[in-house]
Amino acid sequence: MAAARRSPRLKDVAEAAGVHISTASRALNERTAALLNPQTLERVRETADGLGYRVNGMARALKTRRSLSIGMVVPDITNPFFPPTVRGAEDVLDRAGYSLLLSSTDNDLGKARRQVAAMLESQVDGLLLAMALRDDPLVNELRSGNAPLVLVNRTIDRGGVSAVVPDDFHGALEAAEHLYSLGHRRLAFVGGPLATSNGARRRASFDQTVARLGLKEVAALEAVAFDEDAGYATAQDLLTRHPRVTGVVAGNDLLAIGIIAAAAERGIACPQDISVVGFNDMLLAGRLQPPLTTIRIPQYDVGARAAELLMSLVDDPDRNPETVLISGELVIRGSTAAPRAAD
Amino acid sequence: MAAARRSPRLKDVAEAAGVHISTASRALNERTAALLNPQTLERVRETADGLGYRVNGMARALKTRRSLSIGMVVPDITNPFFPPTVRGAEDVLDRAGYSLLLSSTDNDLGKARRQVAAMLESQVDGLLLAMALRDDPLVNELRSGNAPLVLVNRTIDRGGVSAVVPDDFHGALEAAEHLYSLGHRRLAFVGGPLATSNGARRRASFDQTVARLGLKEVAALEAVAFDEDAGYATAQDLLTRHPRVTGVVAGNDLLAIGIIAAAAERGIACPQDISVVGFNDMLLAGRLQPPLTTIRIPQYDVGARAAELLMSLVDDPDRNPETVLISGELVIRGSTAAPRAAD
DNA sequence: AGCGTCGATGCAAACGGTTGCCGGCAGACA
DNA sequence: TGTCTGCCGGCAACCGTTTGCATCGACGCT
Repeated sequence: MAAARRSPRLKDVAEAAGVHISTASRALNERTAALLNPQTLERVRETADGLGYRVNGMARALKTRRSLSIGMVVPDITNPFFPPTVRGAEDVLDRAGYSLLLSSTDNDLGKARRQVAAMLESQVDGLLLAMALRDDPLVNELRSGNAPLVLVNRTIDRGGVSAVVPDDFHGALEAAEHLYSLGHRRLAFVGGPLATSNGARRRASFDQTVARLGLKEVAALEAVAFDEDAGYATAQDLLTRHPRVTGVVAGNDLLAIGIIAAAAERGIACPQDISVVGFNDMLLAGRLQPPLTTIRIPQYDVGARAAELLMSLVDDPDRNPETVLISGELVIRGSTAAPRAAD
Repeated sequence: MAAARRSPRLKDVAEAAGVHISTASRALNERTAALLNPQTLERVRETADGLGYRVNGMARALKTRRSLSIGMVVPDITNPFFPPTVRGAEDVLDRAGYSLLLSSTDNDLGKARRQVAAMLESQVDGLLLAMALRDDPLVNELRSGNAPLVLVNRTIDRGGVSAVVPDDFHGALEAAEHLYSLGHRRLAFVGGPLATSNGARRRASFDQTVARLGLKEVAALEAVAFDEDAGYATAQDLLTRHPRVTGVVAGNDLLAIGIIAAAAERGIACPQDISVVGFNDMLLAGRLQPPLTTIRIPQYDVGARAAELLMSLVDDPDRNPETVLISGELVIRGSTAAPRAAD
């Protein structure tokens, strides 16, 4: 039983093929292979295959200063918004020959800082951050650093850094107008934390839209997080203080679910008694009870575009920051309906 | 405007602190710090902080042969089963100081092979594979390699490699018995690919259970994948060939959703006309229409245990392979009910 | 005073590649 | 046959750390 010997190094390949180590290096490198005599090339490649040679990426990275890996940090991969986004990023990175280092921060700054530090230590060639606050200390530290950076899904208020985010403004506008056009006049907004760009922007858009429509009875609340529990808790508050509300636009789908649950618990049925529109159109949103009317954001594309942007930043670090808005569209399903006639 | 200079190296810190580079190295390393004079130690650490020094992980890894990263490959991070599993792994790895390299293979062997090769090149210290077939060429290649390996969620038939998988057998048994105890006598099984351990094991368990219960009218079909579309397609087939079936155990929750959709399309309502039990209890399973009765597998734990196992394998590569079964429990919700009285 | 001990630090050789530069050799040409 | 031209491939430095070993000064002891 041959003990699992240490894997062969370039030197071993070179010796076996009877060439100098530098020649072996060139043979195994797409870009430099052309410099070699075709026969030598072939010979080296064959012996490399025979030996099961595999380049040591760390050694290569050390020399070339390119790790071919990028780091992505999300609040929580378990939140249904992120898997498609991660997948989009993964796919374009993969095509570009890069690997993805992933981590979840739970919106904990300390944790995020540690994880990003670890990624930087492992010499990632760039960073995809999906956890930014509007005024984010970590992002501020990083923007002056030398790793290319692109923000995903959320951005910061002061620009100067590349980002790929949904068109929050237009989305929330469509949501509110949809409710209005169904006949709702007493609307509420239950959004995510105002400290995030999409919390704030969707809120601003809602406010502006209801003002434009001339609605008087409106309420706007801020949930502590973009999740079901926060939606539930905030809706309790809403329904107590504004029991006459008939339509609510939620900061995202998870909030919408929590809102619907809180309403149901009080005997307020969706969509009969209250209409709710979500945001994102996460996976399975159409299979829920009730199927969610929502603003569909192409989550995969968000990740993919962000990765593309990052790749171009890696190639040209002096490229100007750019923020791309991914637009969404209203998807009408079962969680919205006209208000009761009596209303 | 100071151009972003290259980040400081250990040498820079050493010079700034007036010590030799090796002393600086020892100062910055927990394990060797005790060797130094406390004052020197302090001085070095302060100058390192001042310079914003950050160790170059690649150089360190090259020397120490430990990258402190592990690779995880899943079929598709977009499949709701995986995010919690990935998260579980991530959390324990993070605590152990490791980073996670993630990739999705779409059950494509070539792609998986390339991705694993990339991970191995980047010198991961271990591999978490969640895409194994019962007889998997890639796993076979890898088991003889020198990277510790643990299979997640699915395992191979011939043992010899560590794995953390759900207790498929017990789960499917409980599902079938639940339907039986509700009064169903004409059961069907719509499972995932038999080439996977959980496809095959759940199927075997179903077969054995219905035999034990003495049921005659049973059917068992194999879907081409563990997803909604496959469930839908397979259910079409099932409902055509076995229209009298009243209860079906599905290979997982996504298949269950597809089955319910196919039934609904034919006017067969769940749970009134047909009962369906899923597997996994994925996120939001309880919020679907109808809320899914399912076998709950603690997906987070699967990933966490797998990561723990891998860590112990990294520490002691000669440790014996071990497979741990994570047990599930039946969660009764709205997709199952007694068959119609007339039945 | 000489010597052994010991704590603190310096020295230099790796780790496994990449790459600018240079030299050698073959073929062409006169 | 001597020189020039190119193509191939060797040489060696370097990427940034870690670490076994050597060194060195101080100190205690006889």
